[in-house]
Amino acid sequence: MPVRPDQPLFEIEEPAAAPRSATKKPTDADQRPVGRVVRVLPDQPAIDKVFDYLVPDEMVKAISVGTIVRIPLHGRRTGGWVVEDDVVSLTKAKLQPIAKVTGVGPPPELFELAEWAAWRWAGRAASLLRTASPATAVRGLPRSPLRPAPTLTPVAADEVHDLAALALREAVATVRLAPSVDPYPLVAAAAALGPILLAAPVASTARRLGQRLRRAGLPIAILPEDWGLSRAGWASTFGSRSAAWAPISSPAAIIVIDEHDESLQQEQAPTWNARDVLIERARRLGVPCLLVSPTPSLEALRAGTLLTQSRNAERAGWPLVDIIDRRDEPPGSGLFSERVVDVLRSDARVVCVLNRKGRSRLSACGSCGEIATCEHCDAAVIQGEDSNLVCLRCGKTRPALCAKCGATKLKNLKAGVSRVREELEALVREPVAEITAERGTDAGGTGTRVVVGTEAALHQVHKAEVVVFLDFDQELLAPRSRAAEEAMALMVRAARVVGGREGGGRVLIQTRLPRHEVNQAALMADPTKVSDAEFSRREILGFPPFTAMALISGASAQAWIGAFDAPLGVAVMGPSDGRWIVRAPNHETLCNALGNATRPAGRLRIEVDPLRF
DNA sequence: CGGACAAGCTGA
DNA sequence: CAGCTTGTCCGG
Repeated sequence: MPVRPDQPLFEIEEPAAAPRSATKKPTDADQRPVGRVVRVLPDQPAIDKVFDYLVPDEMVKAISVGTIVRIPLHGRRTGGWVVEDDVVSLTKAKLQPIAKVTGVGPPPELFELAEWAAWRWAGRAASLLRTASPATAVRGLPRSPLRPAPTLTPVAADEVHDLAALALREAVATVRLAPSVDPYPLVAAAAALGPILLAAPVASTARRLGQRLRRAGLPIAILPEDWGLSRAGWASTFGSRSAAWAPISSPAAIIVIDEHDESLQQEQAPTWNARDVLIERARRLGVPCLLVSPTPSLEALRAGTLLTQSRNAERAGWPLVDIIDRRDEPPGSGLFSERVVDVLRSDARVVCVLNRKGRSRLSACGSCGEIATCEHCDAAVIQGEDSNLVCLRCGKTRPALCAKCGATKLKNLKAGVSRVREELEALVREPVAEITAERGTDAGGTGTRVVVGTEAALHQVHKAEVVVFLDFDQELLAPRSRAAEEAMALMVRAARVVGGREGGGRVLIQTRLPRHEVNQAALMADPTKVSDAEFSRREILGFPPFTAMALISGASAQAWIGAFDAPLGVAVMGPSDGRWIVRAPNHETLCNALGNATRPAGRLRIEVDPLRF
C-alpha cells in the first residue's frame, strides 16, 4: 500500500534538538557567569559575518546548529542561522539574547557545503543557505512511518536497471541515456538503497519521477513544498536546481537528471551549478553520484566514469534524423526545402523551429537594395511584429521605409518567426500557431497541426511527429563559446518531442554544414562526436574544463580589476564590453585568488564558470 | 541590509 | 553655517 507522507501516518514532533553537546569542558569559559552562547549568521548575504548571542532559557531545547532564529542586530531584527553551538565568545560587546526561534533550518552539513560553494563560486554562504532553507517557518518534522518501506521489485531484464547497478558502484558515474530512454529504472535502483536525492533542470521532470516512485510505495518529498519531509531524512527528495540544497541529511545516492542542461546553473551570482554542488555533496557523504544525460557535459565526462547503453539501444532512443543539405540551393531560395514542404503537406504534426523572433531580422530596400540600418548607431535593424524597424543596440524605433530612397517596400533577407508563420499558413492552407518565450501557451499553440516557434516551442509542445530546424546553422554558428553544446541540447529537446525512431520520431535539419559534429552526432545517435570535438577545441583555446574562468562585470568591475593582484598563473583578459575574464589553471587557484581580492563598493558581478564569454 | 555618522555641496 | 545629499562603516 502506498505510503502517503501527507496523511496521518506520522505525528508532528518537536524539531530534533541536538543533545547539548555533552557538557563542553567547563573550564575558562565559565569564569563568566553567562549562559549558553551560540554563533549566528544573519540571513542578509551582504553582512557576511557571524555574531554571538545568548540563548534564553525558554529556547534552550529548540536551538541547535541549523536552527533559524530572529536576532536583534544594530537596532533592528533580522533572521539568521545558528552556525555554532556552545561558543566561547571573545567579543567585548555585551551579548544580546536571541529574539525568537523561527523554526527548523538546514542540517549542519549544509553549512559546510555552503561555505565551500561560497568559495567555489565567489559568493556568500547566506545566499546558498537561503536556498537550503524552507520558504515558510517549519516548526516540526514528520516522524517516520512505523511500517518499513516496501522493497521495490526490480524491473526485469532492463538494460537501464543493469547500468544503475554498475553506476552505483562508482563514486561518480556519468550515465549516457538516449533522449527517449526512461531513466526511471535507474532512479528505482538507487532508491532501493535508501532515500535518495534527485535534481532535474525542469521541476515537472523531477515531480513525475518522484510520483512514480511514490506509487511504488516509497516515501517521497517533492520540493519546495515538502521541505519538512525532506528534512526529516527518511523520504527520497526530488526537485529542480534548488534541490541541490535539499535538507535531506544522509541520502543513499544522488542523481542529477539532464546534467548537461544550462538551467542547472543559477543565473544570478553566485552562479552555482546543481551538478557541481551535488558532486561535491556526494563526495563529502561518500555516496554514489549519478550524472544522467543523453549528451554528457565535458564537466561530467571529466568528473565521472562514463557508462553507456548498448549501441543499438542508444540508437533506438534517438529519432531518425534527416540532414537536408542546402549548400546547392542558391541563397535566398526560401526557408522551405522540398523535403520540408512534403512533410508540412502530409498530415503529420510538425513543429518548425527558428530562433529568430519578429518578422524580419535583416531587411533591405526593395527598390535600391540598401540594408536597413539604425539612423543613430548604424547597426542593422530588425522588423518587429508591428512592422516598425527596431534597433536592438540602442532601442530606437522608426517606420519601415528606406533611409536612402524613401521607398516603403522592404525585402526580407532573414525572416523571423512571425513572418515564417504567415508563409507557412500560405503553404499548408490551414492555421499555424506561433510560439515564442513571450507569447506562449496562452497563444494556444497546441491546437494547430503545424506550429512554428523559437526553441520555446520545444518546451511547450510535448508531442509531435516531426521537428524541423529551419535554419540550424544559426545555432551551429552562433558566436558563443558553447554553441555546439547548446545546439546539441536543442537537438535533445527535439528528440524528446518526437520520440525514438521505432515510434516514427523524425527530425529534419536544414543546414549548409552537413558535416558539422552536431549534425553528425544527431544523425548517428553518437554524442561523443560533439564532446570529442569540443574537448580538443577547448584544450587548444585554453578554455574550461582545461582551465577555470570567471567573468567580472558591473559598474565596479573596473575598480575591482584595478585592485586585483593576480597571483602567479592567473591571467586577466579584457575589457570587452566592460567585462573582464579572470583565468586560472584550475578552480583551486581561481577561487583562492577571487576570495583574496578586495571588493570595491558598488555593483559588481563575479560569474564563476560563465556559460557565455 | 540599513541606520549612524561624517564629509562634501549649496544657498544666502 | 544650517540643511541636505552621498559615502563609509559596522553590527554581538
